[in-house]
Amino acid sequence: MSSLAGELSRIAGAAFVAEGLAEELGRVAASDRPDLAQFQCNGALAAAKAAKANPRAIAEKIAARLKAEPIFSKVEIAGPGFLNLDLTDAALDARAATLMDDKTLGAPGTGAGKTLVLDFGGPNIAKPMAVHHLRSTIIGDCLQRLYRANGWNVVSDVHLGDWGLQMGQLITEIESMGTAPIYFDPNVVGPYPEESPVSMEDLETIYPRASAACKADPARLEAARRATVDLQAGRPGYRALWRHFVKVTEVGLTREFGALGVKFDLWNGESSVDSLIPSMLEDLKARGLTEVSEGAVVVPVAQGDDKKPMPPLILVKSEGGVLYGTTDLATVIERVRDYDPDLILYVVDHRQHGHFEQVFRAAEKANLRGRAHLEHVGYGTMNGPDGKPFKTRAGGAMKLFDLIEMGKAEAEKRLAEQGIGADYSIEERAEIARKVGIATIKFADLSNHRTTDYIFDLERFSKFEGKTGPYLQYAAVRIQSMLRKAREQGAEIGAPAIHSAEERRLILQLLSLGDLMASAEEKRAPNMLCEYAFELAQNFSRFYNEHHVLSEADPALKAARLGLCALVLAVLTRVLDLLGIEVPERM
RNA sequence: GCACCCGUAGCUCAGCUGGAUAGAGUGUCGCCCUCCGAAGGCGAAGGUCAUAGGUUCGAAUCCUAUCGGGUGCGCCA
Repeated sequence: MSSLAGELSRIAGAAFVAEGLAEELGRVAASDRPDLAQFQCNGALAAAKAAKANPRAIAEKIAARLKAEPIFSKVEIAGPGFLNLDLTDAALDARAATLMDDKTLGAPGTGAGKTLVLDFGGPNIAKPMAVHHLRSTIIGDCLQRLYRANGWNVVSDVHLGDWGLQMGQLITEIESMGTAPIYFDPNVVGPYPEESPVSMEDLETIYPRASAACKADPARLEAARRATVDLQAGRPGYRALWRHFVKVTEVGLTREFGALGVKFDLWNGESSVDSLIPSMLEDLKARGLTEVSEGAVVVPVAQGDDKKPMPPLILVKSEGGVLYGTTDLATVIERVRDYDPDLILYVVDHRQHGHFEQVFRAAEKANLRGRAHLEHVGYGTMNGPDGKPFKTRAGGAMKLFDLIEMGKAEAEKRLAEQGIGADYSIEERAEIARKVGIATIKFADLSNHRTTDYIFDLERFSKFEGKTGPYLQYAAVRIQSMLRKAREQGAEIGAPAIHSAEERRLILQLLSLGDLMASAEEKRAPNMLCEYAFELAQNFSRFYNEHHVLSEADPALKAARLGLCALVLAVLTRVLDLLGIEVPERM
């Protein structure tokens, strides 16, 4: 760890070791009480507890050693044995200057040499993306950006839902429509038409109808199950039709992911592992890991110490079809084979926790996961103002695309209210509205802790005041504007130097970015990035309110302040980028 | 029924590998623009951290029970 807190932890750790205590006790973190100190170390309390000794006595010994270190301007013992630490301004200035030259802005490098497979998005074929995909997409994309910034080799996979019962439902519905008989004629094995018999718009109406029909009529459901088995078994007409579904859907998905600025390395899906499934089943059976239960092939995953019933993972249904548990397990094999990852994260709705527990247990039991740690990164639901899952006014599921349009429209409204860009071109105004609208939605989503449900309130999220995406964009734009003016003046931009409490506070926060990125990674917690960005903007506003930069007469002081502004802008822009939020040139 | 998650300021939410006076946004009420974008800054008010016990020098954080809300529990994803 090359961060400032890491450096201090090493110094304090050495002091603990010199006293015959554990190095980990020297962990130094930003102080909970900034009014008392910049940093704190609580190791003496923990040490005293373990040794049943007097915490203050231990703290005294550690403090005596720390006082010999030139980096500290203050070493104090407070309360029962807290060590309060301040650094000299010279030490902070030196590190700020280093940070300015560091393209990574202090990124922790936690992922050096490590590979992450990140499974998120998970849209379904023939269905438009609904808002619950929004969370997976936005959270997953943020993690993708964060892990990359931290040095991980990241392989992201959209993992389409393209192989399950819905496919059979669509196929049977289209068969009953009678509009594309060639795909159902058993005497035809191809070639089939290049042109899809259905458009995305068609599918959007066909799927709900098919789904409802299967719900209402057991015979229809049975037919859909059979069609699914036939599709998975390779029936040519079904495969051809299915390929049209996939192709047509991907066009729409590309549009929506593009609008959100989200990219995937792999456009794989459940179907991608189709060819791996027979050998996997054979292997598991040969090793005695499967059994037949009620006509289905399953892997028992219950353990003796389970506190709840743990059903087996079903690999093959009684009528012969496979489920997403089957494809998920095969996908583990594929990912281990192709990437040998250290970590596989699944960014999926927390309601599927039980499913992943089954899959992970099966992967463990069958020794399929290589060295990868498998983890379900769950998230809560996005709710409407009534606290129930977000719906349209008509009561249907809200589509992601419509939500994005709403965000953009709201941004346009707000921008017009503020009289922003009245003299800009229509194109630039639209571009600003796009960036602001996306920022509104993303920041609102990411700033909530991912595991809890949250209430989507566009009115509140789109405000330019308070903890919102647009506010942060504005803060960045304002600094850009100032630096532009400085350039026009030909002013010099130097290294930051502390001359005031506001500057000190700002520099301390800038120097903590690396630790923040490491914590956010460890907890898979985008909301920590949001919190940091907002605090940075606030700290900057305080500084900005107290110190005039462009009119500063002392050239050295002016250069240092401009340098600080430039560094704040760089860090703020970086954090927003990690959140997937773009900053307009002006607004 | 069993299991998991959650109950923190009027509202929306952080904080939860135990640590000092529980934070932020919003809303309410005061101040602060002849100056870099006030979309801002400063300050005040607002809390028995659901309730009751327990562990601990120390609990919003860990344990137990209760109440309230959400979710899941074999051939959907």
